[in-house]
Amino acid sequence: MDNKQVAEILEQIGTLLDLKGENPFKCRAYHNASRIVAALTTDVKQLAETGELREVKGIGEGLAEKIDELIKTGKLGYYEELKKSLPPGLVEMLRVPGLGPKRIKILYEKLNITTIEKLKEAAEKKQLEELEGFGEKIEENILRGIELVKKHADKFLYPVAKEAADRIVSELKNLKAINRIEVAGSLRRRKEIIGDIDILTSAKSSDTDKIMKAFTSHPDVAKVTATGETKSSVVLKSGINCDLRVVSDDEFPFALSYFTGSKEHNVEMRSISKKFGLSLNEYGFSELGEEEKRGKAKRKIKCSDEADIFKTLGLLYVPPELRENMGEIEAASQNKMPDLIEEKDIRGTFHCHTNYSDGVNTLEEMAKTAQISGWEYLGIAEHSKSAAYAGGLSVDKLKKQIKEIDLLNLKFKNFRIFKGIEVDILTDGSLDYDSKTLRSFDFVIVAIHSKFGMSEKDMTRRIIRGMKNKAVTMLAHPTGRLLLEREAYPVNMPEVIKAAADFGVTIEINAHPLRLDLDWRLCKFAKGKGVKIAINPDAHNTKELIYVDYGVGIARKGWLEAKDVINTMGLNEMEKWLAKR
DNA sequence: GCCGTTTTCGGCCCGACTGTTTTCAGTCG
Repeated sequence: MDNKQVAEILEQIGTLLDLKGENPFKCRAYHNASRIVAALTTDVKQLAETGELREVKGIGEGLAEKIDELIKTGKLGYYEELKKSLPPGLVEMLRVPGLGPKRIKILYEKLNITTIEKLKEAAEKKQLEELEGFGEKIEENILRGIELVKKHADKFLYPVAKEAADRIVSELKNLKAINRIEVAGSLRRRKEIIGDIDILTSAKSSDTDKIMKAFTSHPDVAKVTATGETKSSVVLKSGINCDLRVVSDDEFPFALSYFTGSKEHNVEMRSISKKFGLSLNEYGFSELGEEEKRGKAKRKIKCSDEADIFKTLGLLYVPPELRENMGEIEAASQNKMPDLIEEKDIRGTFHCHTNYSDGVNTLEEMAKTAQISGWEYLGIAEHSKSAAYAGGLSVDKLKKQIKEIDLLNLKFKNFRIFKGIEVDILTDGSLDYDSKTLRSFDFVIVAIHSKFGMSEKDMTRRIIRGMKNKAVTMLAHPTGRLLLEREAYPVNMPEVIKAAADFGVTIEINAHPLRLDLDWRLCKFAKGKGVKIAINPDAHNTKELIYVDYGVGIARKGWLEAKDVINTMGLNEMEKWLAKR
């Protein structure tokens, strides 16, 4: 049982207690503990064995005992009992926006509603509005919420799918029978939202059995939905569908290209092939017309990797992120492929939270992890005072942090922590600190965290007004498109980008694991207007610093090169750039 | 259930919004 699994169970317990109407602070203790365990950098098993678990802040006697039991026996009696006491569908109902534990409890007790399906039925029959505390509007909102949940039921955020895929691939890689293995599909193209995971391997046909068995018996597998000679499908415990395909090594590049997609890109590739007198599919190239003429005796063109396939068609290699039929094939044929930014180009990042606000790790821990990543700097940007739910900083607390950063910076060599803030743009467009306070930072990020229901016009005006302040360096989570399970705020993006260009404000793309605030089209647009992009993981613990790779993926999809991205500047350049502002 | 201490019990994040009520409860960020 690893940290992730322990955290998952603690989270479940917290949720079940919520639904039972337990003491909210007790519920929160479990939710907190889950977050803490998930963010631990040491193995929870090791902490349990040495008895150090109790020393972790947020884990006391009771929780430590339960975690001990989980690790020793793989089970927890308390959790099993709790699960038995409530219908399993109640937890799922929490995903409906507008429904929390209290209302679900009422629905269950008064109308015996135990699933989303039953909820929908009852709402359509207008049974909910009869209940005390419910009304017509809430009923309508619930129905709308159910639609939203259904729409995104089988979608997952990139980092979630990536981690799940990595766990399977790293296990399968140990098999000698496997020749080549790659993740394909939208995950390889680093789309923001992933439907399912496609894994492709090559092996001798006599070995496929062994590979399929290893795949379907992986500990993360919850259900096997299909097993065949060349393809098996499973549902992972996280709910993500995962397919494994085994092909011959000759077919591998073609299959990889085919299953990476996108569909639109593949269509274009096949149409180009035709111009070369070739037919392209997931097994290989064949010469057009050969089939009719000589039946099976058609001549195949060998390609050892994907680059060979492109080369055969007179194209440069197209990175997976660009394969959307959005001009990449034209660029590849004209020798005009951009020199895309890579993870190794990143010299540092901004917008990181510590335990001063709603982050988990200390300043020092965050800085250390950045140094291990080979970065030259790290920008800290806590929440401002209005964001009380996230532990927004009072001016006094700010001063304390600034002092601590100064002390740490004295100790560092060739590394620096930049002092920043993620300041709220209030509803009227003013910022959450006065200008004098804002000027004391190296950089200032502005963001929206409240009143998402404003009209597009008002929201756009609010953001632009927020960016106008001379101290502002960056705009965070700017895209207002549909998020998973929730509607994002409406905003006129072209207007905002134009204003950013006028004010010299950088636009951030980030990869908060719980939100999806980025859009690669935004990158392209910003690039066109000469606005720089910052790739910020919006990390709340040391582990999330790696989400910078997600941002890089989005930047690549937006055709960004190193010069378009501020995080590629070295320490000296960055110091000068920030000082100029 | 945790933490801290004024050490064994009281406080734990809070303000806005929505929709329900007619002063408040639930949800959200």
